[in-house]
Amino acid sequence: MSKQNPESSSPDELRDPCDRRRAHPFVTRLRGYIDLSNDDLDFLWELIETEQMVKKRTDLIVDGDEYRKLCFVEEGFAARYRLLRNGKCQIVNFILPGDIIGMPGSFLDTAPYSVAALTDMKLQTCSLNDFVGLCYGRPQFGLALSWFAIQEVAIYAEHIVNTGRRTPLERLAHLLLEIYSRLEMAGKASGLSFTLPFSQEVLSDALGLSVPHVNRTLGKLRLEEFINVDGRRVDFLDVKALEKLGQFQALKLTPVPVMQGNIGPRVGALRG
Amino acid sequence: MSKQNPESSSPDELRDPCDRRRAHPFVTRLRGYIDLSNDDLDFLWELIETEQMVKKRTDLIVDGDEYRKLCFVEEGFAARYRLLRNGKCQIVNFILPGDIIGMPGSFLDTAPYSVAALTDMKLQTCSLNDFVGLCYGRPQFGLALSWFAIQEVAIYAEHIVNTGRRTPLERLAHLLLEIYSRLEMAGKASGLSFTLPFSQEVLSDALGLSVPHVNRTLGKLRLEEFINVDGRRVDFLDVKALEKLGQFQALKLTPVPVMQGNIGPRVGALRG
DNA sequence: CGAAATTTTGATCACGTTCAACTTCAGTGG
DNA sequence: CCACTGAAGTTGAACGTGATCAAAATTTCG
Repeated sequence: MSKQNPESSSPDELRDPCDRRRAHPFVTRLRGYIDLSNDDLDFLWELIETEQMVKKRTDLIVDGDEYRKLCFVEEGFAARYRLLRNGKCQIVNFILPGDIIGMPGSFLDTAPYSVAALTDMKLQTCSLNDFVGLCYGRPQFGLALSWFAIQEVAIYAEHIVNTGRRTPLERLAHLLLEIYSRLEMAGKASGLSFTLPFSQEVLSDALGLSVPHVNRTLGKLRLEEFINVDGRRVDFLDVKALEKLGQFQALKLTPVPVMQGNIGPRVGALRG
Repeated sequence: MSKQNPESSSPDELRDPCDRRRAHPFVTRLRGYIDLSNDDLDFLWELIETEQMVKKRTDLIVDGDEYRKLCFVEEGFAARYRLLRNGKCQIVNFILPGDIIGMPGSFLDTAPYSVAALTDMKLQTCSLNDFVGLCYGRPQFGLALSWFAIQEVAIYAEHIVNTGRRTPLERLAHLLLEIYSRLEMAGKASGLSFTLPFSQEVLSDALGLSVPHVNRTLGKLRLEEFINVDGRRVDFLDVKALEKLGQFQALKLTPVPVMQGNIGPRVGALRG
């Protein structure tokens, strides 16, 4: 805790608001699969209605809410979860820098999951309506949204495999690798270590295990020298072995196809 | 098996190819949340490169393939699954009429899941490239794709809750309701009964349970008169109770916002 | 009709839960 | 500076659920 975080590029270096925007993890992510001009980005940023700092433990969405916003995470962790009748809790996904809060909640009549901040966070919010307006005017954003959503699908699918058929050891290995890999994609991790800024209880609710068992499993991962844990910092000692154990494969999205010329030939009559 | 299926509208009634196209379950689904003109639909159908009948047990996608198509299901069931190292199998989602095979596989460098036909199927296929072209020309399709993908996210999320924290009885109840509800959305089910055209082994791989346990659980659901099972036909005897047991809530997508006038006002300069 | 797949039932066992106690640590106030 | 507090991490013992293995019954299909 005393040493600085190597993964979070210190915000002071980016005083120019344009630079900061272009280094936003959400933008970093989108640019991984679609080419967005600075002009495009300006239009995107024009939609932002509020920029806010939010304290740890804040409820951002409550299961049952009607919510119609897209909220881009610049910094911090959150969890999307469902509280069951019997008091149990299942975390469906961790929300990291570059993710969108309000996905899928804003697209349904009523949000099916709650979202809570696990750490202090920094967020930019726009209305779903405005974003859709942008998609009509600049179709690349509709495609970007599709690609983004499909990445979510792939991540969620992996969680199903995790909770459905993987052993606790494999599950944990997979989850740690997934989080690291996603942080990396958003430009928020490097080296082979990162910070898990939450308790083992949270981990257990993500993995569908009990807290003691997560603890023991984490112990085994340490004992067998796959990882090192120091406070809330995790180091990968043998990534290859860990990836094999967790059957982990990093997600690689194909780029959104670029249409040469104006618009694809088969589409023809664009407007009336 | 001797009686006719009430849910599948007999294809003979729709001889006119235009009518048949407009009654395609994929179209039915899209029209649930976005307004598509017949003109739009014509453009969509122009993209279709092949229409095929496929036999039960066919492998449609194999984990690791490079696949770049969108394949719309008109009839039949398939399963998207992952085979694990130890021989276990997790079905991540059932693919029903109105679904897209190639989601998420076509959007990744390499398909992360296999897809196999569980029954004979009828499919229409277009290339991802062409579809993206259509999205550039008619942004409503990009939005439709986003909405579609987000519906997948919501379905997958529910599967995570299922395998992570629900008891086997709750899981099974939830899955049955989900399948019924999705068939209904595609216009392929009504009344309170439907056909599950696959074995209990398939069910077990979807639920993350063993075959004997699925069998016993199914027995309990029958014994306690939640459902009736006759061959592969399932009847809901008490939907309310079943929904409470499985904590099931039907998905309701919000309609894609309609932009009044030409294009949303804030977007301004449409073409540089 | 025979072969294979599927469903059903039973017995045993292991894994992970549950519950409980104890430790460690960070933060806070005396 | 130390005592107190509460949260989080750790460990242990007992229990129960669902897996596993095996076999029988039933259905499906060639």
